[in-house]
This record gives sequence, structure tokens and C-alpha cells, in this order.
Amino acid sequence: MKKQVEDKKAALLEAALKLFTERGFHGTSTAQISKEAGVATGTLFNYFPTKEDLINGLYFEVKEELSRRMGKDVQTQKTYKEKLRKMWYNLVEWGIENQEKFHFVGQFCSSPYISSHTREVVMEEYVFFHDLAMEGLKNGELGDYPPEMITSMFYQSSRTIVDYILHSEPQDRNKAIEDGFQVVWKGVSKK
Amino acid sequence: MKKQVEDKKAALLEAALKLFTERGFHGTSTAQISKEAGVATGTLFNYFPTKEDLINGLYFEVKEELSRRMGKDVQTQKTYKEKLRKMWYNLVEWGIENQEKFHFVGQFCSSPYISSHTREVVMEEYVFFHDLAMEGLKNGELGDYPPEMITSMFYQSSRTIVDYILHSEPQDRNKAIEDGFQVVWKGVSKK
DNA sequence: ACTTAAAATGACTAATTAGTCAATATCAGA
DNA sequence: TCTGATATTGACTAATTAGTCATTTTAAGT
Repeated sequence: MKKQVEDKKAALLEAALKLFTERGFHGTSTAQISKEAGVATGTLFNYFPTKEDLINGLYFEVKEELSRRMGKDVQTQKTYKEKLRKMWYNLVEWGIENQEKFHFVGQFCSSPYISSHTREVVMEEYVFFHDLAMEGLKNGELGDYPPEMITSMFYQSSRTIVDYILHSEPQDRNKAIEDGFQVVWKGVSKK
Repeated sequence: MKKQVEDKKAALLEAALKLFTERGFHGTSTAQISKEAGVATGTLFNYFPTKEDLINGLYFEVKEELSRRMGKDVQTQKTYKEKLRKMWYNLVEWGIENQEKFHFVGQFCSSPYISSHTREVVMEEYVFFHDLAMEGLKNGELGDYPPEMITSMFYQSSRTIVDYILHSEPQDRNKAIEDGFQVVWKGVSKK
């Protein structure tokens, strides 16, 4: 019975991801989500007491998945530049593999339907990212810019490159990913 | 009588800008917009036959205003780098002065409620931007990246810097704007 | 002051919404 | 097979929605 429960909850989250990304929060009814997930309208509310709880739960799950992917194998890299490059590839490749999730977080990161509590809990998962910027500033690898500016430029540039790859469909994706890293690295590194 | 008409239409557009930006398209009712604008619920539909016509009209107006500002005094600059810097300052300063409009275009540029017709008409206003990238590639000022990648990086970086300035509130805004330009220029320029 | 055409109004409607709840289905353990 | 706790269902409700339209108001020209 536990298995079934997880199936339905996962189906609801998947349906919500698709529809919220396509049509927005108020543009999607709970009935549409239930139908897409293949459950009754009442079932949604067994798992998520309100529509806002659903989008907050979804946002948390997706951001958590992204943070795990971003940090993967970063600390095993030899140089600072290699660490940043690894994180860049993790981020962009995840974005291409998970277009809907990538688009979803971009769309709802500053939405009023995501509670400040959710935002705070999610933020904790990204401390390592801020710390990596601080490390680069201390060891002189990065230009003398505020750390928040560096992390924002890095992350937003990844969104730009993912959108570019998905929309312009360049013949060589890996070239585009590497080009993107070169632009960002030249931009934020010292000298 | 003409004066009054323009007043009401402008009030509706201003109210729509505020509410759509805050709560999204489906998160805002036409009744709320009319109330915010200080007109009756029926009056909105005298100016905009449907809610979608309203958001499309608003999107067109705002994007047109931005394109005019972006291109201002750019061609009178001496060097290529000065042209790009001028455009950067135009863009970022407009974003800071017009937070709601800047946020609005960022939020709705890939929304399904903006018609492809609106998108096409707006695109024509930005040909000069693409041309400036092509110019930089031809004269060897810019690195060998696809022009769409360069224009996207430039524009998205401006959004990042505007958000950074509005959110982190650095003591010296001009320093932050110039820092932002330095990062972008180092990133996309040759050598 | 009178005329007239356009502009403004807000009560109204049919459709849709988030969320409820009483009834039904499921299934592990006895 | 029977029991009881839990999961699922979908008809239902009260509230809200975009858009309509008959009526009233406005104001420019005479």
C-alpha cells in the first residue's frame, strides 16, 4: 500500500510540474492536475492540503535535485577553474536533460506562491555554491566583485546557455556549453 | 473627450502592469485591474476586447519603450566598446528606473499569453541589437561566438545586474553597473 | 439650452475554481 | 473469510471568473 501511495504522489508532482510550467500557477486548475496524474480530484488533497502546498513541495524537490547535481564531483577536481567548470557542466547538462524542471525553477524562483519558509529551507542547500565563490575571491582566482554578483551571474548565464541550446539548437551542443563556460570564466576570473 | 480616453487607457495599462507583475496573468482578475485603474468593470473591455488583448498591448508598449531607450545615443559613441557600454548603461538604468516594467518583460517574454504576432512585431524593434553584435563579430572586437548567444548573454546579464542592485542594494550603484559591464565585456570581447 | 454620438457604467450570466465530505474500495493481519 | 484502518473517489458548494449589454452620463457642436 505504501508503494501505491508513492506512485500517486509522484504522478501528482509530475503532472503539476508539466502544467505549472506550461500554464502557470493560476493558469492550472487542481482538476487538470488530478486528471493529468490519473487520480480523482479529491486525491490531490490527500497528499497536499492546498494547491500552494503542492507547488511548494514541488519547488523544494526540484531545487534539492538541482543542488545535488550541481555539487556532484566538484570537490574532486584539482584546480579552482576545474571545480567551476565541473559545476557549470553539471548545471547546464541537468538543465538540458530536465527542461521542464529547469524552466519551472526559473519561472517560480521569485513567485509569490513560493513561501518564504520554502525559500529559506532551499537556500540552505546552496551554501556550498556561495562558499565556492568566497574561496575563489580569497585565493585570488576571481575578480574583485561581490560574491552574490558572481553567483548570480554564473547561475543566470547557465539559464541563458540552456535556453540558447534548446531554442537555437546549435549543431554542436558541447561546443556551446564550453563556449558558455569560457565567456563566464573570462568574465568573472581575475585578469 | 480624447484626453479623458487616453487617461483611462493609460490608467488601465498602469494597473495591469502592476498587478500582472505582482500576481501573474491568471492571478489577476479584470475586475481587480478596473478597480486599481479607478474605472468600471465594463470600461476595460471598451479599450481591450479581451484580457489577452490587454496583456499583449501592454507587452508591446513596454518592449517598444525599452528598445527606444536601449538604442539612445549609441551610434554617436566613438569606439565599439563605447557603443556597447552605452547600450549597457541605457538598459540597466532603465531597468532600475522602471522596475515593474523590467520585471514584467522578464516574466512574460516566454509566456503563452503573449501571441506569436506580438512577439514578431516586437522582434523588429530589436534588429539594431542583433546588428550591433554582427558588427562586433565582423570587426573582430567580439569573441567567435554565435550572435544569438552574445545578445542573450548581454541582455540576461543586464537582468542579473538590475536584480542584484535592487535586491542587494550595494552602497555604490554606479560601481555595480560598471562592474557588470566589465564582466560582460571581458566575457564576450576578443582576447 | 438642445441634440447626438461616443464613452462609461455596473448588474448580470454562464463557466470555472479550490476545497469538502460522505460513501466506497482496498488490503494487511487475524 | 472477516475486521478495521487507511486510501480513493467524484458529486457537491460557495466563491470567483471573463465578458455582455441595456442604461446612463458626458461633452462638443449648434
